[in-house]
Amino acid sequence: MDKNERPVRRRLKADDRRRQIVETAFDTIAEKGFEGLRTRDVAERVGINSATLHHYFPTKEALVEGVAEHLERLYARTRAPTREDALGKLRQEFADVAYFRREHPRTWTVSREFMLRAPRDPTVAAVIARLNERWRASVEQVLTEGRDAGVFHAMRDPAAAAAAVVGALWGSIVLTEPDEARFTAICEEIETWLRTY
Amino acid sequence: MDKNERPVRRRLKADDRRRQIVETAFDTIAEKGFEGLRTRDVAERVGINSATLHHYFPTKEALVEGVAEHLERLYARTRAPTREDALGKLRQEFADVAYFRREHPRTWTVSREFMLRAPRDPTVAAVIARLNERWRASVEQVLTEGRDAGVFHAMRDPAAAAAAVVGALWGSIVLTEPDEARFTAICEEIETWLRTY
Amino acid sequence: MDKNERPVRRRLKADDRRRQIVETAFDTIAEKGFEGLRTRDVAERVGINSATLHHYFPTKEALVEGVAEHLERLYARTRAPTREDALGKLRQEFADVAYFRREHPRTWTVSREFMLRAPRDPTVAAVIARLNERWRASVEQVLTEGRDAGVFHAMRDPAAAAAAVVGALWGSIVLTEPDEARFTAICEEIETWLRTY
Amino acid sequence: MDKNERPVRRRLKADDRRRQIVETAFDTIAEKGFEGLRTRDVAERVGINSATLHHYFPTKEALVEGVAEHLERLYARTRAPTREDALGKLRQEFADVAYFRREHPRTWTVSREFMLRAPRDPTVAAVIARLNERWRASVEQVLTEGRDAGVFHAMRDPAAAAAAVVGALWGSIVLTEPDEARFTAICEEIETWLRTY
DNA sequence: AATGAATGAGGGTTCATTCAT
DNA sequence: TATGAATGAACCCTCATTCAT
Repeated sequence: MDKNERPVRRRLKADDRRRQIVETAFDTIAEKGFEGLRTRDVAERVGINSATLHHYFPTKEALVEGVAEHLERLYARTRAPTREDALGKLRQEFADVAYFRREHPRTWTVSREFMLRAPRDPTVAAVIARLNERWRASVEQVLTEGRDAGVFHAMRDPAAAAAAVVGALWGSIVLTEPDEARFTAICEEIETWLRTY
Repeated sequence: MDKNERPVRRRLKADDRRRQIVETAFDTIAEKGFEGLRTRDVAERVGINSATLHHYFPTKEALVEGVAEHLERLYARTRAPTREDALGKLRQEFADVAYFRREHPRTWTVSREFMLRAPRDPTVAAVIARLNERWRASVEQVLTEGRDAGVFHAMRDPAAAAAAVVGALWGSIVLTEPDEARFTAICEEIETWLRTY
Repeated sequence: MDKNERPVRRRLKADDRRRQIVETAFDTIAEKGFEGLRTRDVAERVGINSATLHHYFPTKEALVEGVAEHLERLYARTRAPTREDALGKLRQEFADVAYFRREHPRTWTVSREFMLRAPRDPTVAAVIARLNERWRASVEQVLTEGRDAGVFHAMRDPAAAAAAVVGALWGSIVLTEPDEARFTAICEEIETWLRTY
Repeated sequence: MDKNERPVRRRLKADDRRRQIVETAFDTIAEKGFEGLRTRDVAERVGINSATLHHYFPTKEALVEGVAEHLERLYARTRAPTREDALGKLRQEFADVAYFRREHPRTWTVSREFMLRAPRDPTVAAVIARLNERWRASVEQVLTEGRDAGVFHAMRDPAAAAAAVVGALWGSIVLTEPDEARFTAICEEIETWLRTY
């Protein structure tokens, strides 16, 4: 009978459980921010006791670290090598950002939350710095390739130029939360600035 | 008469106290971030009881609102009209940012906190949106003026271009926390993109 | 009407409240030992919110310190100077212990609890050491006085002798929890050992 | 046959494991006191899962009981009968205590913890009472033997006298944690009190 | 205007213990 | 026999807020 049914304790393998917890924490941060992250809430959403959460992540900090690694993994999808020229690759960058912005808005939100926390959490700071540097370096490579091929203007300092491009993409999204059309317009302006005609 | 003056004096005193509280909260946010803002701490630093603080700001949210207004006021210094051309004005924009970053680091830090927190707090969001829009509009005006004068390239969408410029400044700073030299380099790249030679 | 009566918040002066909390903590330790000391329990017994307790004692450790001071005060009742001779004074010591054992059993219990905790709590260790040394010194003085007057045997090391006497009193009480008659018998044996006849 | 031997072997192994757990718990109490005893710590030090520990000792209380029995066993070494006279036997008692204090400090510390904890734990209380009574009785026998032989003074109540001696040893050690020299001095004072010259 | 006392609603963490495997 | 997963019940402490004075 219903009343006699004991609650079924689902026992997951450790890795699955860890992933499940991390993803739930990720979602919680996306929804309520870092300030709104409560271990109890996460446990409840997962459907486990909060002590069980501590079985997997001994401290809240460890959980945040787990989320940081998860975030890094989300961005680390290896991109298939393209035969495109530099302009094509630049557009691919823009398209990727647009895709993320549209399909994975929580990833942006969590990234922003991590940035807010970074100054006071070395682990988070390291992850953010790594993510950004990886992105910037890839843009820099596209820029120099395009410059060498003559499709992009010469630039004094490719590293700075790449930082400006990356900053423009990230900053405009976070600052103005633009819709698709506006974001496309911004990307087109940037392209115009870079290209030789 | 004495009796009529008193309330005025009192009112002024109260305003002073309010300002004092707001500035202390401002400093606290600069030092410990939003997460580290405690009404008790602020009260203690001001040298008053925390209940007294609540007498002036009934809720923490009201206090944050006060800080937001304070931040807006800090940026609202009317800029003396310049005889410079568009390029000069653009450089002035860059110089202003550099100046703030260098001379008013607390203002800078608090801005960063507010910007990243905006999505979770309508009041903050309003202030940040206002600041950003004002800035973007002013950049847009410079861009169009420069374009009309032939010192800047034509652009498809001046609004988007300005958003890209403002985003690049904000974004690159928040993402990479660059030093003075690097920030200058980034500004120079942007200038290069815009100018006709 | 009853239902409309708001719970009357008794507001005590700070010192009274502190004393009240300390005494309640003292009783709790006497009843349940150190391991059984819970700030919530103490608060509840006092009739205040546990946060209020933390208003007075920011940490549990501070509360224990308060109890330690209280214990020290309990023992520190100034004894009226006596015209008795050394034997009379020794008997007074015994009588005092007997009185305490009978009338203030909780004081013994708490003392024992503090002794158990002393190795792992410097503050407590200091209090216990102070109490014991004060007691031992007072016994030593009685012994030397009696020796000089010829009512007590000579002793090689008065300090050690006093330590033995104090130890015997304390140890026998704690070890065997004797009834009044047995404790009296023990005291009489000690007296016999010391006296010349 | 093989099949008949096996259970015996298993049984021995289980006993070994029990002993290993008990000894580890014993050490833990010696190092961190009763308050610092955690079943998980013990299990970890043994190198087993804490659930396995509970397989051998279903509750923490059972484990403490095991440690208590272990402690009793440690003291239960049959002492070789001596040809010494009463004074020699008394000195042997003192020497035994000094020996334990010096050579088996952990046993000493654990005894202390058990003694002070006894009032809160019936099992512990029983062990301590047994140990103490055995000791007291043996001292009593020495005292009466010495009295009958004329080396010790007469005493009103040999039981009380023995309790005073045992209490003095225990009490002085627990109260003042004396060094070797001081402890020797205390023993000498007691001897002086008892002896006829 | 100002304050000390008081509080409710958690928040992260701990720990002995249970259970399915 | 042995274990990793899971838990309930606390525990100490925090903090914005309220209230009587």
